[in-house]
Amino acid sequence: MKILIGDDHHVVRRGLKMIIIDAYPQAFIEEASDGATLLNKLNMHKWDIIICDISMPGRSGLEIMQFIKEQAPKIPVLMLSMHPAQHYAVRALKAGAYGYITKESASDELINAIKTITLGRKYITQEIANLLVDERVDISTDNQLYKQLSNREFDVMKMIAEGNKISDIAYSLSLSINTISTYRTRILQKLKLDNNADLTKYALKNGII
Amino acid sequence: MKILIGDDHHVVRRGLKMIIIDAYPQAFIEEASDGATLLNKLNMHKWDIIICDISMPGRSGLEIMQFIKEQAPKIPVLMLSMHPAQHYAVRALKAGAYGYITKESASDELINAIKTITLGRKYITQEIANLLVDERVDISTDNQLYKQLSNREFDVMKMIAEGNKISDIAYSLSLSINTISTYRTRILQKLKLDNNADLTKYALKNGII
DNA sequence: ACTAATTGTAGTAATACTACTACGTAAAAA
DNA sequence: TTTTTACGTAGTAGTATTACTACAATTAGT
Repeated sequence: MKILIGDDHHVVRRGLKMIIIDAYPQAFIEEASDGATLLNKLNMHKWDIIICDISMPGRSGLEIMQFIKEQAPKIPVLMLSMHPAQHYAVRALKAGAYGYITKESASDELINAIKTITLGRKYITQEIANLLVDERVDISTDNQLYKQLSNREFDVMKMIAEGNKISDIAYSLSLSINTISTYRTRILQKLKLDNNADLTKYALKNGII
Repeated sequence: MKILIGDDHHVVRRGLKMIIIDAYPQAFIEEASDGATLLNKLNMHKWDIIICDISMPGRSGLEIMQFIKEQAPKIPVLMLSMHPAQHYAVRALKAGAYGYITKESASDELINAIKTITLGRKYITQEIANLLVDERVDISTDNQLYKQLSNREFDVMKMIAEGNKISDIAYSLSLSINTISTYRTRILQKLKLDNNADLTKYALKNGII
């Protein structure tokens, strides 16, 4: 069993390694502490699985996913995250990951995921399965979700992201507060975000504000 | 050597344990996956050191620090953090921690810190030493206004910036909604900002979230 | 051309948030 | 050692936001 681990936290790499070795005593494990290193090591061996943190410095786990998909489409990737499932899980799976677990997960779950994935199946927890069902409308994989917004929605999105109050936006567009609120709901839905802070981050990240 | 580890991530605990056991084969190590558990185990043994994540669910690392200081003032605490030194380090040390290292740190550094601390000295990296010096000289240059926030305010600021609802924050800290709202007002005032979106931008810009 | 989905728009009722005010305690300044 | 300022904490009452629901007008899909 050949496993490549990518995580910027030494302690985490160490923990993963130990858990894996307990289950697969003769596993060959290689580590990478950042995206570039990981990508470099991609073709070094025939990895059975890559276990990769979703948020590494430099490029994001999703970008790395993409890259792996291009360079070595056959190697399955198990995404690890600090964040409670939600938000990222769906993205990760859409981007082609074979599984998504959080760092809170117990050893058992990790090993389970590895087993499942190396058998060629995807490892989906119940929780994530539900998320997938909920959001099953599968839209373009890239992060330009905002292109789906209507013009009105886009304008409102910008205003909210900048910190304008719903009521002020309503006033300045001569619309009902409820209308703006509805837009907001739809925007959040389309962008798969949860709250205004996310909206601000999103807009900042995508150069919208 | 008796060591108590507090971290909500199983993998991290595992990693820490392994690193420590390599260096101290007969160390007695106990784990806690959240603040309450850690506090419970506080008087279970005469710990030589407590290694504790700064951001555990429920109460923050700083609160835990405080509590430990009250219950068992003699046990030194080494704070672990995901975040690059800057923001928390000074706070943690001020709150009485004996050292502060990030999870990126190599094994060596961890062991070093443990050695230094169990000898009764504080473990201060060069980087943090510099911060401490800076602190004194330069109490509030504009974009470090956040240093004027109290610990409570800082925690709340982060939570708001991340998009948590006031009411949820209140609930998770077991405080009144009004209290959190007051904090928010003071935070905004101190940072000279106008609304939550600004807060998110500010926190992002200053690497706080 | 017909149907299904999307968009623009609000009302209502339930929640959430904010401004202001207040007060004890701890810390710092005089 | 007073006095002042900062901090932690809430109550009240007024505002703002949200979740739902609804419906007509487009637009897109077939």
